[in-house]
Amino acid sequence: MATRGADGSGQSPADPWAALEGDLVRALADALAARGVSATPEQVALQLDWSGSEHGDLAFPLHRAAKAVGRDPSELAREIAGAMPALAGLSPPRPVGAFLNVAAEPRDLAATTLRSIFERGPRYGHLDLAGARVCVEHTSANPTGPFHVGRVRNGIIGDTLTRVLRATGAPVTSQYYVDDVGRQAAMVTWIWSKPVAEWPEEIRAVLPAVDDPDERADRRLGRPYPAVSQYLKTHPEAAAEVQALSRALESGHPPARHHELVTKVLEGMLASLARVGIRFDELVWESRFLSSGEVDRVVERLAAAPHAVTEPNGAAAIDAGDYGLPKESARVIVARADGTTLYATRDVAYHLEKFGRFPRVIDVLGQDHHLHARTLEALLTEIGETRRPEFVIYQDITVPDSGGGRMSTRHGKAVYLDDLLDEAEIRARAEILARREDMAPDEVAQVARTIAASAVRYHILRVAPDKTVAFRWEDALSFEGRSGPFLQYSYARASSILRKADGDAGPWPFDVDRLATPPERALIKRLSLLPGVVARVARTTHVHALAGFAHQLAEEFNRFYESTPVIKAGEERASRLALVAAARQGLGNALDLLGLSPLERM
RNA sequence: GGGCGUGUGGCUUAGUCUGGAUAGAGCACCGGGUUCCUAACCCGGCGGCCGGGGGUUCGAAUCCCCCCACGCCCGCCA
Repeated sequence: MATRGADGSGQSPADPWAALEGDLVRALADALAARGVSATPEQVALQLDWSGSEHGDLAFPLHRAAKAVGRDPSELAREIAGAMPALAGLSPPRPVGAFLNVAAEPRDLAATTLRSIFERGPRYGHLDLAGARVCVEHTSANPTGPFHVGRVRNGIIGDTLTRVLRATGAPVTSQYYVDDVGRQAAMVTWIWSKPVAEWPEEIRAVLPAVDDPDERADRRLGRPYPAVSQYLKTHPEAAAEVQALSRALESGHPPARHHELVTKVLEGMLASLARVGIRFDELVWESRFLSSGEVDRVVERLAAAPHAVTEPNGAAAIDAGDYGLPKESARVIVARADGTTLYATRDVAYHLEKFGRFPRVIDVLGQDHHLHARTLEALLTEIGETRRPEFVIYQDITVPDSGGGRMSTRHGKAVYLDDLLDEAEIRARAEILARREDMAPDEVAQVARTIAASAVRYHILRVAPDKTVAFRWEDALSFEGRSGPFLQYSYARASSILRKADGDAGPWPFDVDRLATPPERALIKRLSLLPGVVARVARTTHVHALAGFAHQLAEEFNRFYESTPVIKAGEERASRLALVAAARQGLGNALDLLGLSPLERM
């Protein structure tokens, strides 16, 4: 039963397992019902074990069902196995102990999976679900200077989540909320509004001996920021100037150079993020909510809220004691006595706008913003808003070499994204030159850049968001094992085979009977799971799971590669080439979803 | 003090939400593999009372309670 590759009927399922799972789950639910166990197909699906073992691809434990009807689980398993109808594409259920094991018919799975990949191409792994509009807000760092790695974790999680949600078919808008009116932005404008000669000595000391006007703006203009931050703590008159500047920004009267400065710094920061593939659909300027009057309306609504109070000095606040906030934070200040507002108040205005445009709103926040998230929720409740953002909270990146603690520019404990990438690039270049002496210099440079980006991005992406990451240079710069370059290497190997296959561009007709070795079947199985993983990651927002899956896929490909000749194969050649093409597509799609760049050669 | 999070082999970690059949990986270490499609790879080995104690359950890394350790947050900054 030879099965042709591309040019099929065009009706391949997005997920090769969808029909198999549906049939199995319904049959199991029926079989259970016939024996007095009521279970919906959904409940059965929830108990299905996808981990796979020597017994099969899917397992269903019967302990619970057996207990419900007071029977022996093994016996029930045997009985149901005997009573199940034959299901297309699946082996007959096999009882092992209290488990019912089912395997996909390998030839059918291969045919379905390869057809789906060839028909869908770059969209394999995408789901076509056409979900509701989603807004993913992430990064939103103050425009005060270059990104350190800790801050970039936000962007890497947010950008990957954006890609994955988009792959489910939902229209996704990514937003960077730019605070151009806060105290932090005011500090940058404050110092650069003065001629350098008039800067306080301790701030001027951080400038380089020779100013380089071509240096990227976030570095050049952001350089004095940590020193300014320190200086203001001990110089109240300077702090008062910044406070006055902050008021001017809020009232819509920024100094002449303010917007230019913020924009330049931000552009530099965005250029830095772009090095690891992070980009935004929209920049949302905080000042917009002030000038539009929306912040004023929020202040008015909060003044009329159930727990509105006025502080002794005239500040407007919300007594949030009922919201479970820590004692010291129970009073949420909405507006100072002089009428200026605070971050949380303005954030309410921003979120109201988001709710108006998007049915689903996701905020990616560092764990230090956890309390802010709860405050925001409290304020939304106070104005009678029932919609909520979904918060994706991630933990810090710490710097053990600097005595521990979270990465922070102000505390001088930061590893900058650019420095890390630069070092990664140097090392990548050395690796390339050591093995590809024929590669042209500009390709070497390009490939080194790409490898560096993938190493850094993957290194941060691979860890679960609620795990604190201790930054170590050697780990972040690894190109082996569980790393981005490993994924790219697998892709490059696949590309290399196809390139050398007589210049044959495919598509290769495949015969599933010629893809029967264990490494081939394992690779196909892994490829078939990509859509399901995308669906799960979109649901859980656990983007690190996709990173783990991509590594398994690459591992499976490498095992196949090492064990199975392709170009020199005999009658299996065309089928194996088809599998290589499919693996390359699957790997490439996984790389795209992770925000990593596939490489034809490296 | 209160809150949030974490604790799995020497190191980094998956699995924990939704309890299941011998807890998966990577690094390091030891031993193999390249006349052949890229060895940034593959194969094998070593190494785990899943922080501690109690409980629930046919079954606990996973659920509940207590304790310990570590990180972070608790500002009229953002």
